[in-house]
Amino acid sequence: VKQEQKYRYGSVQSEFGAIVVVWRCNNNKIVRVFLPRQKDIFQSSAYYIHGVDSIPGRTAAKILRKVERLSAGRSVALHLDLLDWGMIYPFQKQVLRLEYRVPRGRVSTYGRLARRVGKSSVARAVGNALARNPFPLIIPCHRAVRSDGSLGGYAGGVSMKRRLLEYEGIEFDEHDRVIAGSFW
DNA sequence: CTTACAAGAATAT
DNA sequence: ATATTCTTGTAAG
Repeated sequence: VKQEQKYRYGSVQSEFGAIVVVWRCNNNKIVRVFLPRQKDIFQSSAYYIHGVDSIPGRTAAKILRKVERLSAGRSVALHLDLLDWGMIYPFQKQVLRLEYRVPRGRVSTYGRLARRVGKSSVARAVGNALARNPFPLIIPCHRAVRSDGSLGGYAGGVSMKRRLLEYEGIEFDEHDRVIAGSFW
């Protein structure tokens, strides 16, 4: 589906399992982040067959270190310029960049994000865009929940989503819903 | 409070 | 062109 491209990947260990970060060699930007739950996808993605294991460069090591801290729910600044937006459609890009602005320790809802993007009726499309977020953790799509505060889905598994939010200080009621007041 | 469902935009096949 | 989706608001049980 694409011309010959070379990729590299590095991985870090987290409490959830191994997280893989894939770079494109020619611009050295991040193409994808695979959460532990997505391991099978990573292994079966012929798209990345060139990503034979390699020793990351110095900057790569730095990024891996940051991703590791993100997986522990800590506060980390990662510039969006490090990401490769080339293959991402405008709408999804819009949603992802908006999601990036959701502050640590707060959550938004698919509906609220939809309103900020334009129409209030695109909540489901927002969920769709976040579901295929190529940069989980870096783009904090775990900070998007349903309008009633329930968790919704997560590519890395709902338990991981909840854990990440707990690390950020989000509190839940007895029915696993984010308590009102922390919405962005 | 708990289903049930249409509406709805974007993307995957 | 059709199926699918990390939804939402409303309506009925």
